[in-house]
Amino acid sequence: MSSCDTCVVRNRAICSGLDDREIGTLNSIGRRRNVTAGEPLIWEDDDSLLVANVIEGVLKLTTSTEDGREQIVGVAYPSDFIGRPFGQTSSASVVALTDARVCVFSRNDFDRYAREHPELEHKLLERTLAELDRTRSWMMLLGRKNASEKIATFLLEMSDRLADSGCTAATGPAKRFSLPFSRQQVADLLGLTIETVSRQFTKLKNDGIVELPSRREVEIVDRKALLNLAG
Amino acid sequence: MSSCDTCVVRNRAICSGLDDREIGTLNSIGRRRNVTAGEPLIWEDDDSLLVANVIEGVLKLTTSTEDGREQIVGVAYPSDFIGRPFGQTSSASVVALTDARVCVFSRNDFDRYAREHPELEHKLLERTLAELDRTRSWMMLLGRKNASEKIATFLLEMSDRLADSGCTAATGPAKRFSLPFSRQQVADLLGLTIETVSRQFTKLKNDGIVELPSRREVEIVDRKALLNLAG
DNA sequence: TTCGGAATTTGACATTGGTCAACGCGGCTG
DNA sequence: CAGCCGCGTTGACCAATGTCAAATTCCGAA
Repeated sequence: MSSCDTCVVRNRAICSGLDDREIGTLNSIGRRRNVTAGEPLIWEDDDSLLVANVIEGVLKLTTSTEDGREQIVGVAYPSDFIGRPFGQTSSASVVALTDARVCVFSRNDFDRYAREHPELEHKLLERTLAELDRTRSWMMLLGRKNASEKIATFLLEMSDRLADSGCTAATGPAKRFSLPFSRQQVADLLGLTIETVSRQFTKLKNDGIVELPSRREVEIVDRKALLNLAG
Repeated sequence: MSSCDTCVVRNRAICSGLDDREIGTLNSIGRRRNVTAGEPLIWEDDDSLLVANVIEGVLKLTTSTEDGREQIVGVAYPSDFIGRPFGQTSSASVVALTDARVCVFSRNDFDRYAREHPELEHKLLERTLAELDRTRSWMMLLGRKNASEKIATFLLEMSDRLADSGCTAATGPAKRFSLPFSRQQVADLLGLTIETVSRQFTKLKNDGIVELPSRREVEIVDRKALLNLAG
């Protein structure tokens, strides 16, 4: 029996749709790995040596300039695929934001396996196309939205993304949630400074649009107002 | 005999690698179409009805806010694939920047054909992964670079991209080229205003880093300086 | 419970890039 | 050839956001 049998993302990750024998083979080339919050899994510009499925936790994908500016270019949630198959180098670093569990494969093994399993490649293609859509809409945010629109959009996206990561079905967007990001990380995601992020959070709180019970907790009080601000 | 036989991107587009019979079938579901500069091919948020290969010309992918701000989220060159297969709506508009020729397919036909041809899906996957890499590095530009870094990065990218679109092999980056963008479009690509773009161009000219013989022509005089500015 | 350090917030000020308005250039048309 | 129109450039000014520094809060460890 493979560990895939009890995998919580078995029906959502790219391995869904594989039959028992295929899963067995895939299981034999992959292994579970725990990553603690803050620990890197993949380095930017390194040889692309491994790829992975996220089982549990949240990870950030980042690119950096030589002088240390950082931009978060993606966020991976459970069932997401990370890493760069079919390529020599990764264009982004991957670092765990929370303690996480992933199912890792050597890139070579994965590439070979994928080429032999069109159904898996198809799942990966659908996922990559969806990620490209999301990334493009984030470009709109980075290039054309102001600070308050960025923050509002961010909070709404968090409320959506963090809602269905649990097991409960279609609960809709979360009203209250715990951010997997520090203020600095929010800044790196939105292309702002930490001070601007902080000021915008304070403003939303003062305007009665959100509650901020603690540094990481957010409660959306007036969702409609947020939608307005998001533009 | 299919029109694919004489297609100039036959060996670079996702249809490369298909055998004669397969190309024949693909040819039977696609058709050539000319698009004149400024003409739209796909509308944002519309049902995703068609996908295409670019044969000749340059097209922009854009998203817009309700109040008319626009962000260019991608640029398609010959042999690139455009449109959103396996999805209900397109997340971006596609508009020709120059007169262009494309090979269009109905999305349904294409989806069906692709599902039956893993080799084609694989090519599409590789292309999508590469596009995602490029898009992510553009996020770095939008979120963390200042105006002069943006312009320098843009000119260098143009110099690379426009170099090998011709037939000559590996000529390296172009020293002189004709921009397929108006100043406004450069602004929409870089997340700036037209005035800022104009001022930065003027500055590069005054500093002797580029020559601007006409509105669309650029000659890179001091590539090293541009590389420095790009950061 | 207290302490210490990191994260966050706040304030004062500087700077970048945006806004608005006028001007200029170049190409097209009559 | 003259006039017009769209695109691009330039200038003056302004607002949003970044920078730097200090104060405050939070949270975990002793």
